[in-house]
Amino acid sequence: MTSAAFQTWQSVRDEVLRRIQTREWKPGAAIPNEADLALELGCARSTVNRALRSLADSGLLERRRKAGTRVATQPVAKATLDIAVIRHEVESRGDKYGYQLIERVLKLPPVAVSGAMQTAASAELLFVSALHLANDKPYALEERWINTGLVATALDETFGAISANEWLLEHVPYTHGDIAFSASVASAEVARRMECAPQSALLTMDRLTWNHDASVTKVRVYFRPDHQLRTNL
Amino acid sequence: MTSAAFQTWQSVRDEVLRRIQTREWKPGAAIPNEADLALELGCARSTVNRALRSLADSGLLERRRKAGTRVATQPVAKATLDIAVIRHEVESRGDKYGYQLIERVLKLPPVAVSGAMQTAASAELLFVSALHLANDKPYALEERWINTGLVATALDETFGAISANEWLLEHVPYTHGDIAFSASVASAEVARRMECAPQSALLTMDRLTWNHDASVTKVRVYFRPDHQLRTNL
DNA sequence: AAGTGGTCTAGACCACGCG
DNA sequence: GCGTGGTCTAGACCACTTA
Repeated sequence: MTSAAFQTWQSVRDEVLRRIQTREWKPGAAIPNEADLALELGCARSTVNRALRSLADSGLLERRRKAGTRVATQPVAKATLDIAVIRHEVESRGDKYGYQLIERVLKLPPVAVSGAMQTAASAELLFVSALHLANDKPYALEERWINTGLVATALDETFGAISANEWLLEHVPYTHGDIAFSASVASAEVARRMECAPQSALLTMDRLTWNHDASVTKVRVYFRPDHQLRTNL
Repeated sequence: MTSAAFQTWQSVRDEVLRRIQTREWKPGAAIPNEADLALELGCARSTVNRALRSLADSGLLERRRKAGTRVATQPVAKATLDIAVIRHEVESRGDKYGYQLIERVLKLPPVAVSGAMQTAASAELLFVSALHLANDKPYALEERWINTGLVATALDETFGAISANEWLLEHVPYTHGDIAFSASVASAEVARRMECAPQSALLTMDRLTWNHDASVTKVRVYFRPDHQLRTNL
């Protein structure tokens, strides 16, 4: 019988984690309910609840009312990616950040874009393309469409000094968004901008941002060839 | 003055979210402390705490003792990726899963591998390469090294029917791991296995898994050309 | 020194979902 | 029906950090 010494939810979490990792509690097996665990560990049930909830959030436990709590058999790893403003991403590596506007034009988008953004096919959108630099070398190329129907004030902005990314974050609220990462082959144009070999494989991020039912912006970012997206378990 | 009707932490969270999104509370501005908010919303402080903690976890608020709580200016988006067992990934799309062992051999790893896994350069490791299929078409190619110093029982396993991924999850505990995503160009060999054009850009996952200080396994997974890693904000 | 968030407690009620 | 997790409450003490 274990007793006392488990007065914080973190220590309870660690103890449960230990029992899972040592296979004292095996994958798929049920563990004691919250009340019993609290009694055994000598703390309040809410402390146990907080600990178990934290482990369930990270996918190591499966909890269901009445059915109880079980050790996950095939833990779906929850890898959390921090998607920061690119300037911060560069600066946090200790590199010097640079920014170059390539193009800024109001024009009719391809139907794939107006479709995804659910804007009228006849509506012009603001297209902004820009290069992000790390230590004066290309770091990422961004191609962005802005829904001027929703963000009319963007028309007054040149985006010559501040990236559209940061300007939007500061001035336009959003409620949700989708992100997709993929690999794409550098076109001649992209390779020229990124100063890499044509046909290079580039990690690519597509991001679509919404404010309730209206799209705010759609952006595609090509990262330089060696770029990695890192996280841990 | 708002009163009552905020009896759940989710409703408090939504109300705070609303005030942030409507810019009633602007980026960078301080918001009331927990006690005051609880009073205004007519609930207990712990309910407010739970709500604000949840928003801080997702990066929308910044909290510091004594300094109080502020609306984040450049919210670092926390995108959570679910890294599931590949079989589940395929099946959850409604596709038929298939598995083919390509190679299974005990051999000396390249120094890059023994270095990353921190095994002796002279130590042989178990190399397993296998193909995951969706509807009989190549979905992902996996190249894996297993630290047989730690997982000796892997030597008894053929991996002919069950993927090393699932076998390891079931039989070998791990404490933590690193994941990196990148884009890579398909070599002739990889392209042949994946039945795609050589020089295709493939989304690639590198994963290194540890049990305390000892490495368990290192795996590289090449996904088929159109593969996307999706999540939302 | 003092204000703020972080947490614990004991007790309570409730919603869900097995059996 | 009823056991389990999910949550709320009121009060308390503490840790951290800034003023």
